[in-house]
Amino acid sequence: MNIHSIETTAILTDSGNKRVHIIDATIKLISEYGFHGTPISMIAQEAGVGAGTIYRYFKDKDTLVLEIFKQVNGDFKKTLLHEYDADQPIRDRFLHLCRGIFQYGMKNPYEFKFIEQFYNSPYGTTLRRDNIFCNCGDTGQDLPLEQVFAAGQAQQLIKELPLAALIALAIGPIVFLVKDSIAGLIQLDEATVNATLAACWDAVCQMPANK
Amino acid sequence: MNIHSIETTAILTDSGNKRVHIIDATIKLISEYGFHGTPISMIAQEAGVGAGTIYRYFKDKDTLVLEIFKQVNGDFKKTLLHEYDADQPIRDRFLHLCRGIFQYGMKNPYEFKFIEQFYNSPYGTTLRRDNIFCNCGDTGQDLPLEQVFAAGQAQQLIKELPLAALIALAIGPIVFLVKDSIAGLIQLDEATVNATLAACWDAVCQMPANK
DNA sequence: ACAGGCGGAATGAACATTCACTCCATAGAA
DNA sequence: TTCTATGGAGTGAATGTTCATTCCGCCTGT
Repeated sequence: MNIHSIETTAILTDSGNKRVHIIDATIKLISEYGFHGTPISMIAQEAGVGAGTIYRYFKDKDTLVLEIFKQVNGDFKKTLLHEYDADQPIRDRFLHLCRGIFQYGMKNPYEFKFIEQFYNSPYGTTLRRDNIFCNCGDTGQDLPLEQVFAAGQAQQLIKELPLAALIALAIGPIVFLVKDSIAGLIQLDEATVNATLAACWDAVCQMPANK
Repeated sequence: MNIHSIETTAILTDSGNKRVHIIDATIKLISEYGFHGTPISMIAQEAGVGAGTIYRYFKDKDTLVLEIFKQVNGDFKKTLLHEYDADQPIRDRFLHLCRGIFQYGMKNPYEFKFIEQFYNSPYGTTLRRDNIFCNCGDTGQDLPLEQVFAAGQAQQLIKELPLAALIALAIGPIVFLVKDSIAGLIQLDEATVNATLAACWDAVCQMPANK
């Protein structure tokens, strides 16, 4: 019975893992080859399951990817808010969020590239457009970065630029750098990262005396 | 004979256009749907030619895309150097190049996204890695942005950051903004563009008194 | 014994590439 | 000038492959 219960647990665990394996494999492969570039058969092999098994967990390939996106994107946003303190000064909040994006990308390269891929796909673009024009987004608010910028502009700390431009100045370099780092094109030490994040602040900051 | 020569010219012209039509269609469709997302049949239809005709001009799909990339990427670099004056001050050169990238993207959205797609594909990543590790690139030097940064650092005008970080700070926001603009997510007026480019300078600039 | 999860062969659709054919401008014969 | 032969561009149906999805036995836990 002892052995038996262990076996049962192991099996249940493994059974529960099957879905996870499929998801992990999908994230990894799609982040590298894109949606149309990764066949179900490849996902099945990477996950160590039969192709048919995938359809026990997900209706079809589209659903698989969409569900994964929702989950990963949600986790990502949650991660960003970890230890985030809305009472800190603007600059600290800004750096905390930017660093969060960077660290998430470095720790979760597949998820990071997966999100990127999705946002740049026709589906992702449509989703973003809908979120902007009718603000009835299912996930609610967007990045708290918006709030930081709004508060910063009220204090005349942040440049008077459209929100989209500020976001581009803050996130653009980070995405760029993380992608190059993931691709193995560069190697970043912590000092460089800190200096680069500070430079992002310089970009959005109003005052010359910004340190 | 008059009529005859006109006909001949027209035919030659149209024949010459066929290759161009194929290339244009490929850029447009791949920029939107990606390599694996655009079948040859779709390219043929968009180009107004038979599917077989494409293979009269290009060996296969890979070759088609690779040749287009070389051409488009070359045109892009050439465009950047248009009216570029290496004797101008560092900041002016920096802004000229950044503005060039931005304007190219706005004028050639399909080409811009096509280049992006390519660089983010496994093939493009490999190509960039090879270009970095053995500097025997076929196209020779990279963006003159590198030279601007090197010269700027010598004058203590530019932050002491690795080249990759500086490039990310300069180009990241522009790529980000152009993509959003192409997707119709934002509308940019010239004042905003100028202010954003100036902000990119703030990011890479050493001195607080940067204007 | 049996219900249900599972793998992977089976299926039909979609794809990249090929090929046999059409069409037409030109060259040369009459 | 007119007729005909020729070659090469252009086509799209045919081919073989790969894909997403389905289906059917097997195997395992109960």
